[in-house]
Amino acid sequence: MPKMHTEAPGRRALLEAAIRLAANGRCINSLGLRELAREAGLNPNTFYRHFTSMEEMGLVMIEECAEQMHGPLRALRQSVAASLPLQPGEWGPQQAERGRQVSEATVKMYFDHALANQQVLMVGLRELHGPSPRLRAAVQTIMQRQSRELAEDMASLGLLPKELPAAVLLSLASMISRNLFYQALDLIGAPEQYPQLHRSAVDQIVMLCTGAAFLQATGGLDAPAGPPD
Amino acid sequence: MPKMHTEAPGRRALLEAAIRLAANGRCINSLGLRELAREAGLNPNTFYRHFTSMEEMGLVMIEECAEQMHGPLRALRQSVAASLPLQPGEWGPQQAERGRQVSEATVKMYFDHALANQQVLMVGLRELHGPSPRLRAAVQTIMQRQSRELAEDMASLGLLPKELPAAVLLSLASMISRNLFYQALDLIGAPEQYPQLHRSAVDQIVMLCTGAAFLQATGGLDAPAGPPD
DNA sequence: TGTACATCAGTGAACGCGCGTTCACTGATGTAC
DNA sequence: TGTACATCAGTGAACGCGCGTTCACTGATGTAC
Repeated sequence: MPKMHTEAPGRRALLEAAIRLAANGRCINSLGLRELAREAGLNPNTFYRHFTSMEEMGLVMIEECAEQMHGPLRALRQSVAASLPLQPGEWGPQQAERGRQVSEATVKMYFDHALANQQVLMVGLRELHGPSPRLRAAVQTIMQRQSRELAEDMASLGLLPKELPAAVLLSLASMISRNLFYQALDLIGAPEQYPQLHRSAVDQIVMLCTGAAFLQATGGLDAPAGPPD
Repeated sequence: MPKMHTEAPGRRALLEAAIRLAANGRCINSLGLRELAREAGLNPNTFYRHFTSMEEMGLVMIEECAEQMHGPLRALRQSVAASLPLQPGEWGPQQAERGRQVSEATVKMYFDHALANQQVLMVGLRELHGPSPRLRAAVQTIMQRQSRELAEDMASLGLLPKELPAAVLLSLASMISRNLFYQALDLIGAPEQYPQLHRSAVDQIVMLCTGAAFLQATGGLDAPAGPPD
């Protein structure tokens, strides 16, 4: 039985130690190599066996975190879609009500997932605005993918009028996904406020979608005079 | 002519050096004392003449930044209000159109101010999610005040139905001010996208307000069954 | 008005320490013949 | 199947360096009498 490609335990230990430290308010490249090795229970030198720099390790870490967040979220979102199937017809009050149900389920799912993966979320946040351009770009790419997929889901679930311009849909989706992210962080900071935060997040989503649908219907989205250039 | 209370130049130099360093992607308590003194062109020792720790200096810095952002923003917002005076009557289409105008002016003002005070904004961002609880709390307090004042302005400008519950108004205002903040950061990262970002920010605000007004009018805000507790 | 003293911002040298990095080594696992 | 060799994860000692902090000092400004 060949041992094919098992990961070195030291490497895992280092990555996990890094998550532990980064989750407690540190950004990755402010971690000390010796500090990290101490946390992992390894010789400082072992780091060099697996990574050439903190930044390289950060990229690996972000990649792993993204994987860890992305799969489950997408799966859960599809299960929400399955439990609340699309009804045919024009956008109208019953679609709006269904939108609220979808929002409630999605926000709940997102919040629960965030509570169960606090450390990963914190790391993402830290690096999203951290000092390393490469890590920042990596996290931004992940969040953009998140927004794009949310936009696709919102479209395919029929939560908005079909005539809504794609650009507006994407702007909507990125606002929603950004807000979900930051409200999930609020939640992590104050878990006892789960009901209020959930309610407020759902309200916001419903307002955004309702407003978009209303403006679309009344032509309010094309109102302002063309851009100066 | 007594010399009353002129600030020591070294103290100023340190604070300004700290802003310069922090704006470039560093969070305050990851700054080195010697590094800071070097940037300020001073002896490392001078730090101790004015501050007892980095965190203490961070608090002073945040206090100053808040002052620097807050006054001008409030003044500008009032000038917007003055140039677009309140019209009497129920909330309706003409209020909505006026809402868009106010949003456009406010977003423009906010974005311009952000571009002119990039460093201050970056420092705020960094500490808002940084490792020091005291600095985090300080920035959070400032942002809450910002949200509260925005809510007051939105109410007194009549941008929303008067019947809208205060809690919803505040939730709306905090979502808007948070989004303005983060979109201003996007803008700093990509100033050439000013028109798109401006457009998208205004759309989002208009959608939120329209949705809130619509849901208020149709009773959609009280819909979901009462909270379990 | 002059003199003596206190306060205060800033300097420069020195300390001990933890850091990142390098080097030479070990022992286990995989591979060639 | 056995033997020799290569690879690789991990160790431990040692290096030079920049760090935070302390101490004793300077010179300017403010204050008491």
